[in-house]
Amino acid sequence: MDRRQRKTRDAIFKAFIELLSHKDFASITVGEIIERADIGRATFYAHFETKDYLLKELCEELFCHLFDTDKGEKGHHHIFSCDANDSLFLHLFKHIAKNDNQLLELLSCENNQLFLRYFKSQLLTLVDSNLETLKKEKYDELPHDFLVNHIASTFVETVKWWADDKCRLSPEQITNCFLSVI
Amino acid sequence: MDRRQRKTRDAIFKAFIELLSHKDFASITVGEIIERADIGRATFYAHFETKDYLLKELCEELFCHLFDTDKGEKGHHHIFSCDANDSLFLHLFKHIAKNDNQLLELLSCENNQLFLRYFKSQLLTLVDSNLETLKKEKYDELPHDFLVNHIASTFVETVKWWADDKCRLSPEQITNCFLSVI
DNA sequence: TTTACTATAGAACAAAATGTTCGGTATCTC
DNA sequence: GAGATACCGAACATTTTGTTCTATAGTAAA
Repeated sequence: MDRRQRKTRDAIFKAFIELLSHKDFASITVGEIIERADIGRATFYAHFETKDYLLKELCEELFCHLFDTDKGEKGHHHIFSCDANDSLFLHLFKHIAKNDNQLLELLSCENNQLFLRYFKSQLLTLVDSNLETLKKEKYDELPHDFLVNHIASTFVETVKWWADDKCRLSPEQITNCFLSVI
Repeated sequence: MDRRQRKTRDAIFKAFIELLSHKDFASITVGEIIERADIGRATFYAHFETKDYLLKELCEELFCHLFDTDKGEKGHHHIFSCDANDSLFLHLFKHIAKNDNQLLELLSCENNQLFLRYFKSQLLTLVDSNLETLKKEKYDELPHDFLVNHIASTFVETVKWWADDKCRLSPEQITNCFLSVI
Protein backbone atom coordinates (compact mmCIF):
# COMPACT_ATOMS: atom_id res chain seq x y z
CA MET A 1 0.00 0.00 0.00
CA ASP A 2 1.15 3.50 -0.91
CA ARG A 3 2.83 5.26 1.99
CA ARG A 4 0.51 8.25 1.53
CA GLN A 5 -2.55 6.02 1.77
CA ARG A 6 -1.22 4.31 4.84
CA LYS A 7 -0.48 7.57 6.60
CA THR A 8 -3.90 8.97 5.79
CA ARG A 9 -5.65 5.81 6.90
CA ASP A 10 -3.74 5.73 10.18
CA ALA A 11 -4.43 9.41 10.80
CA ILE A 12 -8.14 8.83 10.29
CA PHE A 13 -8.22 5.83 12.64
CA LYS A 14 -6.21 7.69 15.26
CA ALA A 15 -8.47 10.73 15.14
CA PHE A 16 -11.56 8.54 15.16
CA ILE A 17 -10.41 6.57 18.20
CA GLU A 18 -9.62 9.76 20.09
CA LEU A 19 -13.06 11.15 19.33
CA LEU A 20 -14.78 7.87 20.21
CA SER A 21 -13.15 7.75 23.60
CA HIS A 22 -14.73 10.98 24.76
CA LYS A 23 -17.89 11.54 22.75
CA ASP A 24 -20.87 9.65 21.43
CA PHE A 25 -20.46 7.97 18.04
CA ALA A 26 -23.68 9.48 16.70
CA SER A 27 -22.57 12.99 17.54
CA ILE A 28 -19.17 12.67 15.87
CA THR A 29 -19.17 14.37 12.47
CA VAL A 30 -17.00 13.72 9.46
CA GLY A 31 -15.95 17.35 9.77
CA GLU A 32 -14.49 16.70 13.21
CA ILE A 33 -12.65 13.60 12.06
CA ILE A 34 -10.95 15.27 9.11
CA GLU A 35 -10.08 18.33 11.15
CA ARG A 36 -8.41 16.26 13.84
CA ALA A 37 -6.76 13.96 11.31
CA ASP A 38 -5.73 17.05 9.37
CA ILE A 39 -6.76 15.77 5.96
CA GLY A 40 -9.00 16.99 3.16
CA ARG A 41 -12.66 16.21 2.96
CA ALA A 42 -12.45 14.45 -0.39
CA THR A 43 -9.59 12.35 0.97
CA PHE A 44 -11.75 10.98 3.74
CA TYR A 45 -14.43 9.90 1.31
CA ALA A 46 -11.79 8.34 -0.93
CA HIS A 47 -10.98 6.01 1.98
CA PHE A 48 -14.34 5.39 3.60
CA GLU A 49 -17.78 5.51 2.08
CA THR A 50 -19.43 6.65 5.31
CA LYS A 51 -18.76 7.03 9.02
CA ASP A 52 -20.38 3.63 9.56
CA TYR A 53 -17.99 1.90 7.20
CA LEU A 54 -15.12 3.55 9.05
CA LEU A 55 -16.41 2.01 12.27
CA LYS A 56 -16.81 -1.37 10.62
CA GLU A 57 -13.26 -1.36 9.31
CA LEU A 58 -11.95 -0.25 12.69
CA CYS A 59 -13.72 -3.19 14.33
CA GLU A 60 -12.23 -5.59 11.83
CA GLU A 61 -8.78 -4.20 12.38
CA LEU A 62 -9.17 -4.49 16.15
CA PHE A 63 -10.69 -7.95 16.40
CA CYS A 64 -9.72 -9.85 13.28
CA HIS A 65 -6.16 -9.80 14.48
CA LEU A 66 -7.23 -11.16 17.82
CA PHE A 67 -9.36 -13.98 16.42
CA ASP A 68 -7.09 -14.71 13.49
CA THR A 69 -4.32 -15.45 15.91
CA ASP A 70 -6.47 -17.87 17.81
CA LYS A 71 -7.68 -19.63 14.71
CA GLY A 72 -4.35 -19.61 12.96
CA GLU A 73 -2.08 -21.07 15.57
CA LYS A 74 -2.90 -24.69 16.04
CA GLY A 75 -1.62 -24.43 19.55
CA HIS A 76 -4.74 -22.59 20.57
CA HIS A 77 -7.37 -24.52 18.77
CA HIS A 78 -6.65 -27.77 20.50
CA ILE A 79 -7.28 -26.39 23.95
CA PHE A 80 -10.91 -27.38 23.85
CA SER A 81 -10.06 -31.01 23.46
CA CYS A 82 -7.42 -31.21 26.17
CA ASP A 83 -8.14 -30.99 29.87
CA ALA A 84 -7.05 -27.36 30.30
CA ASN A 85 -10.13 -26.02 28.63
CA ASP A 86 -9.80 -22.63 30.26
CA SER A 87 -6.73 -21.54 28.34
CA LEU A 88 -8.57 -20.01 25.40
CA PHE A 89 -10.32 -17.55 27.66
CA LEU A 90 -7.19 -16.79 29.62
CA HIS A 91 -5.42 -16.20 26.35
CA LEU A 92 -8.11 -13.77 25.21
CA PHE A 93 -7.97 -11.83 28.49
CA LYS A 94 -4.20 -11.57 28.21
CA HIS A 95 -4.48 -10.43 24.65
CA ILE A 96 -6.94 -7.70 25.56
CA ALA A 97 -4.80 -6.64 28.51
CA LYS A 98 -1.93 -5.93 26.16
CA ASN A 99 -4.08 -3.05 25.01
CA ASP A 100 -3.05 -2.83 21.38
CA ASN A 101 -4.77 -0.04 19.49
CA GLN A 102 -6.39 1.39 22.59
CA LEU A 103 -8.66 -1.64 22.59
CA LEU A 104 -9.18 -1.35 26.31
CA GLU A 105 -10.21 2.28 26.17
CA LEU A 106 -12.69 1.48 23.42
CA LEU A 107 -14.14 -1.42 25.41
CA SER A 108 -14.75 0.74 28.47
CA CYS A 109 -15.79 4.04 26.90
CA GLU A 110 -19.28 5.29 26.26
CA ASN A 111 -19.29 3.64 22.84
CA ASN A 112 -18.24 0.21 24.02
CA GLN A 113 -21.41 -1.49 22.83
CA LEU A 114 -20.33 -0.78 19.24
CA PHE A 115 -17.25 -2.93 19.71
CA LEU A 116 -18.71 -5.47 22.06
CA ARG A 117 -21.43 -6.32 19.57
CA TYR A 118 -18.82 -7.08 16.95
CA PHE A 119 -16.76 -8.98 19.52
CA LYS A 120 -19.73 -11.11 20.48
CA SER A 121 -20.59 -12.05 16.92
CA GLN A 122 -17.05 -13.38 16.48
CA LEU A 123 -17.19 -15.17 19.78
CA LEU A 124 -20.51 -16.85 19.05
CA THR A 125 -19.11 -18.89 16.19
CA LEU A 126 -16.10 -19.85 18.24
CA VAL A 127 -18.18 -21.03 21.19
CA ASP A 128 -20.72 -22.71 18.94
CA SER A 129 -18.17 -24.95 17.27
CA ASN A 130 -16.61 -25.93 20.59
CA LEU A 131 -19.61 -26.20 22.86
CA GLU A 132 -19.37 -29.91 23.51
CA THR A 133 -16.04 -29.64 25.28
CA LEU A 134 -17.28 -26.76 27.45
CA LYS A 135 -20.58 -28.32 28.40
CA LYS A 136 -21.25 -29.42 31.92
CA GLU A 137 -23.62 -32.16 32.95
CA LYS A 138 -26.02 -29.81 34.68
CA TYR A 139 -26.64 -28.03 31.37
CA ASP A 140 -27.80 -31.11 29.54
CA GLU A 141 -31.46 -30.23 29.28
CA LEU A 142 -30.92 -26.66 28.01
CA PRO A 143 -31.32 -25.66 24.34
CA HIS A 144 -28.07 -25.64 22.40
CA ASP A 145 -28.53 -22.08 21.11
CA PHE A 146 -29.32 -20.82 24.57
CA LEU A 147 -26.13 -22.26 26.01
CA VAL A 148 -23.94 -20.95 23.21
CA ASN A 149 -25.46 -17.52 23.60
CA HIS A 150 -25.11 -17.64 27.36
CA ILE A 151 -21.42 -18.52 27.36
CA ALA A 152 -20.53 -15.96 24.70
CA SER A 153 -22.64 -13.29 26.40
CA THR A 154 -21.14 -13.98 29.79
CA PHE A 155 -17.64 -13.69 28.40
CA VAL A 156 -18.44 -10.39 26.68
CA GLU A 157 -20.09 -9.01 29.81
CA THR A 158 -17.12 -10.12 31.87
CA VAL A 159 -14.74 -8.34 29.53
CA LYS A 160 -16.88 -5.21 29.71
CA TRP A 161 -16.98 -5.29 33.51
CA TRP A 162 -13.25 -5.94 33.68
CA ALA A 163 -12.43 -3.05 31.33
CA ASP A 164 -14.77 -0.71 33.21
CA ASP A 165 -12.96 -1.73 36.37
CA LYS A 166 -9.66 -0.58 34.77
CA CYS A 167 -8.40 -4.16 34.74
CA ARG A 168 -7.72 -4.15 38.47
CA LEU A 169 -7.87 -7.95 38.42
CA SER A 170 -5.13 -9.88 36.65
CA PRO A 171 -5.99 -11.94 33.55
CA GLU A 172 -5.71 -15.04 35.71
CA GLN A 173 -8.09 -13.69 38.35
CA ILE A 174 -10.71 -12.53 35.88
CA THR A 175 -10.50 -15.85 34.06
CA ASN A 176 -11.26 -17.59 37.33
CA CYS A 177 -14.22 -15.30 37.94
CA PHE A 178 -15.52 -16.08 34.48
CA LEU A 179 -15.09 -19.82 34.86
CA SER A 180 -16.74 -19.79 38.27
CA VAL A 181 -20.01 -18.47 36.92
CA ILE A 182 -20.02 -20.54 33.72
CA MET B 1 -53.04 16.29 30.32
CA ASP B 2 -54.82 18.04 27.48
CA ARG B 3 -56.44 15.58 25.11
CA ARG B 4 -54.72 17.28 22.15
CA GLN B 5 -51.33 16.84 23.79
CA ARG B 6 -52.04 13.23 24.62
CA LYS B 7 -53.13 12.43 21.07
CA THR B 8 -50.06 14.08 19.60
CA ARG B 9 -47.73 12.36 22.04
CA ASP B 10 -49.30 8.97 21.35
CA ALA B 11 -49.12 9.52 17.61
CA ILE B 12 -45.43 10.34 17.87
CA PHE B 13 -44.68 7.28 20.01
CA LYS B 14 -46.68 5.04 17.70
CA ALA B 15 -44.92 6.31 14.59
CA PHE B 16 -41.57 6.08 16.30
CA ILE B 17 -42.12 2.49 17.40
CA GLU B 18 -43.20 1.50 13.90
CA LEU B 19 -40.09 3.06 12.43
CA LEU B 20 -37.81 1.53 15.07
CA SER B 21 -39.10 -1.94 14.35
CA HIS B 22 -37.90 -1.91 10.77
CA LYS B 23 -35.06 0.57 10.50
CA ASP B 24 -31.99 1.69 12.35
CA PHE B 25 -32.45 4.39 14.99
CA ALA B 26 -29.63 6.52 13.60
CA SER B 27 -31.16 6.57 10.15
CA ILE B 28 -34.62 7.60 11.33
CA THR B 29 -35.20 11.31 10.72
CA VAL B 30 -37.52 13.72 12.47
CA GLY B 31 -39.08 14.29 9.06
CA GLU B 32 -40.09 10.64 8.84
CA ILE B 33 -41.54 10.62 12.32
CA ILE B 34 -43.73 13.67 11.82
CA GLU B 35 -44.86 12.47 8.41
CA ARG B 36 -45.93 9.10 9.76
CA ALA B 37 -47.44 10.63 12.90
CA ASP B 38 -49.12 13.21 10.67
CA ILE B 39 -48.24 16.22 12.77
CA GLY B 40 -46.47 19.51 12.20
CA ARG B 41 -42.76 19.97 12.57
CA ALA B 42 -43.05 22.64 15.26
CA THR B 43 -45.41 20.37 17.17
CA PHE B 44 -42.80 17.64 17.39
CA TYR B 45 -40.23 20.01 18.82
CA ALA B 46 -42.80 21.34 21.28
CA HIS B 47 -43.01 17.82 22.72
CA PHE B 48 -39.43 16.57 22.42
CA GLU B 49 -36.21 18.51 22.37
CA THR B 50 -34.46 15.98 20.11
CA LYS B 51 -34.82 12.48 18.74
CA ASP B 52 -32.67 11.21 21.63
CA TYR B 53 -35.00 12.64 24.25
CA LEU B 54 -37.88 10.96 22.45
CA LEU B 55 -36.07 7.64 22.80
CA LYS B 56 -35.34 8.31 26.45
CA GLU B 57 -38.97 9.07 27.24
CA LEU B 58 -40.10 6.01 25.33
CA CYS B 59 -37.78 3.85 27.42
CA GLU B 60 -39.12 5.35 30.59
CA GLU B 61 -42.68 4.77 29.50
CA LEU B 62 -41.91 1.15 28.60
CA PHE B 63 -39.89 0.12 31.64
CA CYS B 64 -40.90 2.41 34.47
CA HIS B 65 -44.30 0.81 34.39
CA LEU B 66 -42.73 -2.61 34.57
CA PHE B 67 -40.40 -1.81 37.43
CA ASP B 68 -42.84 0.44 39.24
CA THR B 69 -45.25 -2.44 39.46
CA ASP B 70 -42.61 -4.65 40.97
CA LYS B 71 -41.52 -2.06 43.45
CA GLY B 72 -45.00 -0.85 44.26
CA GLU B 73 -46.77 -4.06 45.07
CA LYS B 74 -45.45 -5.41 48.31
CA GLY B 75 -46.36 -8.88 47.13
CA HIS B 76 -43.38 -8.86 44.80
CA HIS B 77 -40.76 -7.33 46.96
CA HIS B 78 -40.88 -10.04 49.57
CA ILE B 79 -40.01 -12.80 47.16
CA PHE B 80 -36.32 -12.43 47.81
CA SER B 81 -36.74 -13.19 51.45
CA CYS B 82 -39.03 -16.18 51.09
CA ASP B 83 -37.99 -19.53 49.72
CA ALA B 84 -39.50 -19.05 46.27
CA ASN B 85 -36.80 -16.69 45.16
CA ASP B 86 -37.41 -17.35 41.49
CA SER B 87 -40.75 -15.61 41.31
CA LEU B 88 -39.42 -12.14 40.55
CA PHE B 89 -37.82 -13.36 37.36
CA LEU B 90 -40.81 -15.42 36.38
CA HIS B 91 -42.96 -12.41 36.99
CA LEU B 92 -40.77 -10.25 34.75
CA PHE B 93 -40.86 -12.82 31.95
CA LYS B 94 -44.63 -13.01 32.18
CA HIS B 95 -44.87 -9.26 32.14
CA ILE B 96 -42.74 -9.00 29.03
CA ALA B 97 -44.70 -11.79 27.37
CA LYS B 98 -47.88 -9.76 27.71
CA ASN B 99 -46.27 -7.54 25.11
CA ASP B 100 -47.67 -4.18 26.11
CA ASN B 101 -46.55 -1.36 23.84
CA GLN B 102 -44.86 -3.68 21.39
CA LEU B 103 -42.19 -4.23 24.02
CA LEU B 104 -41.36 -7.62 22.57
CA GLU B 105 -40.88 -6.30 19.05
CA LEU B 106 -38.60 -3.60 20.39
CA LEU B 107 -36.56 -6.10 22.38
CA SER B 108 -35.96 -8.31 19.35
CA CYS B 109 -35.58 -5.75 16.59
CA GLU B 110 -32.37 -4.32 15.22
CA ASN B 111 -32.48 -1.54 17.79
CA ASN B 112 -32.89 -3.77 20.82
CA GLN B 113 -29.64 -2.68 22.43
CA LEU B 114 -31.17 0.78 22.95
CA PHE B 115 -33.84 -0.70 25.18
CA LEU B 116 -31.80 -3.45 26.73
CA ARG B 117 -29.25 -0.98 27.99
CA TYR B 118 -31.97 0.95 29.78
CA PHE B 119 -33.48 -2.30 31.01
CA LYS B 120 -30.16 -3.42 32.44
CA SER B 121 -29.54 -0.18 34.31
CA GLN B 122 -32.88 -0.62 36.06
CA LEU B 123 -32.17 -4.25 36.74
CA LEU B 124 -28.75 -3.58 38.24
CA THR B 125 -30.13 -1.62 41.16
CA LEU B 126 -32.77 -4.27 41.75
CA VAL B 127 -30.25 -7.11 41.80
CA ASP B 128 -27.74 -5.12 43.80
CA SER B 129 -30.10 -4.53 46.66
CA ASN B 130 -31.16 -8.16 46.76
CA LEU B 131 -27.96 -9.98 46.04
CA GLU B 132 -27.64 -11.69 49.40
CA THR B 133 -30.77 -13.74 48.93
CA LEU B 134 -29.71 -14.81 45.44
CA LYS B 135 -26.16 -15.70 46.30
CA LYS B 136 -24.99 -19.26 46.24
CA GLU B 137 -22.14 -20.68 48.29
CA LYS B 138 -19.93 -21.32 45.30
CA TYR B 139 -19.94 -17.59 44.52
CA ASP B 140 -18.56 -16.57 47.89
CA GLU B 141 -15.11 -15.57 46.76
CA LEU B 142 -16.23 -13.45 43.81
CA PRO B 143 -16.35 -9.63 43.91
CA HIS B 144 -19.76 -8.23 44.80
CA ASP B 145 -19.93 -5.93 41.76
CA PHE B 146 -18.97 -8.74 39.45
CA LEU B 147 -21.76 -10.95 40.70
CA VAL B 148 -24.38 -8.22 40.52
CA ASN B 149 -23.31 -7.41 37.00
CA HIS B 150 -23.27 -11.06 36.02
CA ILE B 151 -26.77 -11.81 37.23
CA ALA B 152 -28.28 -8.68 35.69
CA SER B 153 -26.40 -9.25 32.43
CA THR B 154 -27.44 -12.86 32.21
CA PHE B 155 -31.06 -11.93 32.74
CA VAL B 156 -30.91 -9.26 30.04
CA GLU B 157 -29.17 -11.60 27.62
CA THR B 158 -31.72 -14.29 28.35
CA VAL B 159 -34.56 -11.89 27.62
CA LYS B 160 -32.86 -10.88 24.38
CA TRP B 161 -32.39 -14.49 23.30
CA TRP B 162 -35.94 -15.35 24.25
CA ALA B 163 -37.39 -12.41 22.32
CA ASP B 164 -35.23 -13.21 19.28
CA ASP B 165 -36.56 -16.74 19.49
CA LYS B 166 -40.11 -15.36 19.23
CA CYS B 167 -40.84 -16.51 22.76
CA ARG B 168 -41.16 -20.14 21.71
CA LEU B 169 -40.48 -21.15 25.31
CA SER B 170 -43.09 -20.39 27.95
CA PRO B 171 -42.26 -17.92 30.74
CA GLU B 172 -41.88 -20.89 33.07
CA GLN B 173 -39.47 -22.69 30.75
CA ILE B 174 -37.30 -19.66 30.11
CA THR B 175 -37.22 -18.90 33.82
CA ASN B 176 -35.89 -22.39 34.40
CA CYS B 177 -33.24 -21.91 31.75
CA PHE B 178 -32.22 -18.68 33.39
CA LEU B 179 -32.06 -20.16 36.88
CA SER B 180 -30.09 -23.15 35.64
CA VAL B 181 -27.21 -21.04 34.44
CA ILE B 182 -27.22 -18.61 37.36
C1' DT C 1 16.55 11.72 -14.17
C1' DT C 2 12.52 11.59 -16.60
C1' DT C 3 7.83 10.03 -17.15
C1' DA C 4 3.41 8.41 -15.96
C1' DC C 5 0.48 7.53 -12.21
C1' DT C 6 -2.01 8.36 -8.01
C1' DA C 7 -3.14 10.53 -3.57
C1' DT C 8 -4.07 14.65 -1.53
C1' DA C 9 -5.46 19.67 -0.64
C1' DG C 10 -8.73 22.94 -0.91
C1' DA C 11 -12.63 25.01 -2.39
C1' DA C 12 -17.05 25.04 -4.22
C1' DC C 13 -21.39 22.84 -4.56
C1' DA C 14 -26.18 20.48 -4.16
C1' DA C 15 -29.01 17.96 -1.21
C1' DA C 16 -30.79 16.69 3.11
C1' DA C 17 -31.67 17.24 8.01
C1' DT C 18 -31.97 20.06 12.07
C1' DG C 19 -34.10 23.25 14.97
C1' DT C 20 -36.55 27.95 15.17
C1' DT C 21 -39.98 31.49 14.26
C1' DC C 22 -44.41 33.33 13.29
C1' DG C 23 -49.27 34.18 12.03
C1' DG C 24 -53.53 31.94 11.61
C1' DT C 25 -56.86 28.26 13.12
C1' DA C 26 -58.89 24.79 16.01
C1' DT C 27 -59.69 22.95 20.54
C1' DC C 28 -59.85 22.95 25.44
C1' DT C 29 -60.97 25.06 30.10
C1' DC C 30 -63.47 27.97 32.92
C1' DG D 1 -68.79 33.10 25.37
C1' DA D 2 -63.84 34.46 26.46
C1' DG D 3 -59.27 33.57 27.20
C1' DA D 4 -55.68 30.29 27.02
C1' DT D 5 -53.28 26.77 24.72
C1' DA D 6 -52.05 23.42 21.20
C1' DC D 7 -51.64 22.76 16.54
C1' DC D 8 -50.67 23.64 11.47
C1' DG D 9 -47.83 24.90 7.84
C1' DA D 10 -44.73 27.50 5.76
C1' DA D 11 -40.57 29.85 5.74
C1' DC D 12 -36.00 30.24 7.35
C1' DA D 13 -30.94 29.93 8.93
C1' DT D 14 -27.69 26.52 10.03
C1' DT D 15 -25.26 22.26 9.97
C1' DT D 16 -23.92 18.06 7.92
C1' DT D 17 -23.35 15.13 4.15
C1' DG D 18 -21.37 13.50 0.04
C1' DT D 19 -19.67 14.98 -4.75
C1' DT D 20 -16.88 17.35 -8.12
C1' DC D 21 -13.19 19.93 -9.76
C1' DT D 22 -8.32 21.73 -10.47
C1' DA D 23 -3.78 22.22 -8.93
C1' DT D 24 -0.03 20.22 -6.34
C1' DA D 25 2.99 16.87 -4.52
C1' DG D 26 4.53 12.16 -3.54
C1' DT D 27 5.42 7.48 -5.66
C1' DA D 28 7.01 3.87 -8.74
C1' DA D 29 9.11 2.30 -12.78
C1' DA D 30 11.67 3.33 -17.13
